Amino acid sequence: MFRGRFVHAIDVKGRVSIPAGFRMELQRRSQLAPILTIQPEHLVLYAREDFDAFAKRLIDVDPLRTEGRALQRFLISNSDECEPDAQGRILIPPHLRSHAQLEREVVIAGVGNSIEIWDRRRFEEDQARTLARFGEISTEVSKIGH
Amino acid sequence: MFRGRFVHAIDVKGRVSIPAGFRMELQRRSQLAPILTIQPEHLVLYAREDFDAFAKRLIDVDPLRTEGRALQRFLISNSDECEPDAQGRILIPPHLRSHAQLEREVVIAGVGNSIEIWDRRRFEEDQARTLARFGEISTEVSKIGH
DNA sequence: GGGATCAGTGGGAGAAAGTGGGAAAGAACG
DNA sequence: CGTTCTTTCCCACTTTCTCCCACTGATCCC
Repeated sequence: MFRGRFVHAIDVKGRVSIPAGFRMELQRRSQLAPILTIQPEHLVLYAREDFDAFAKRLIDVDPLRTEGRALQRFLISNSDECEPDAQGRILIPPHLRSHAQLEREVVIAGVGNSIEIWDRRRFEEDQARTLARFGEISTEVSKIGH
Repeated sequence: MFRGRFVHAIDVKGRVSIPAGFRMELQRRSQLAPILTIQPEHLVLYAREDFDAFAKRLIDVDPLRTEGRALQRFLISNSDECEPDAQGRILIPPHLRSHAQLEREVVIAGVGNSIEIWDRRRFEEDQARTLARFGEISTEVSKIGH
């Protein structure tokens, strides 16, 4: 399980160090390269099997259905294998980098089965928003869970 | 599986480089030449067997139903074999090129079992549209899966 | 407290991928 | 049958990317 939160720098080549602990957990979960994918405001890193479980339903969508196809295109074309290099860094493709507005300081957050990658400013804004609506959100979530 | 997204240039002769990774995956999937076909706004490149599987569904449609015939005619007659040359480029036939409005910058997007080829501007418009409806579409699709 | 090890960051050299142009082969036309 | 236009194949250049090495700071251990 991924837990905790780190602030790292992204360099001019678009590389970010993945915290050593996360790297080990990724490797434990899958031999294959992790998958970096997209969300509306940030990026998400999955171990291969975890991503496949998530993506499988998506692939099975009928290609003749336009909406499903659009979602496939969005999620799959905006994802990439990213094996950490010898220094433990992954390379963020330019289009993903600009989408998530990663400038210099990047937050790497362990969120259970996945690792989220945020621009620092955006992350803090999100935290503040969540905090403000905490009560509201958590009652909402408790309904779903039970 | 094809994934990720690239921006390449189309030259005056109508040639586009297929990313090296995609080329390898195409070859892995089939010895035969890939098939380039058409969609309302873009082009799609399939490994031979994948195209056949896709086309079979269309052919099996009752030939007396006019809509089915029209779809068959549109998709199958507007398709072509295109073997990459020694440099890894495919040649886009003029009518397909103009249909997809491929000018200079072309997006090549891996979408699971197929590769999509878009004019850059159009692709980005599509992405923006999908992003705007992201929540809506993804709940819709999650229903399909279950 | 000092040395050693590990994590994160930066930069440079070699290799690979993408791009453009030209020559040879083939087809169409007069 | 020859000429011209088109298409295909091949060569060469440039740029990008990937891999490798080196540095800094922090932590752990002796």
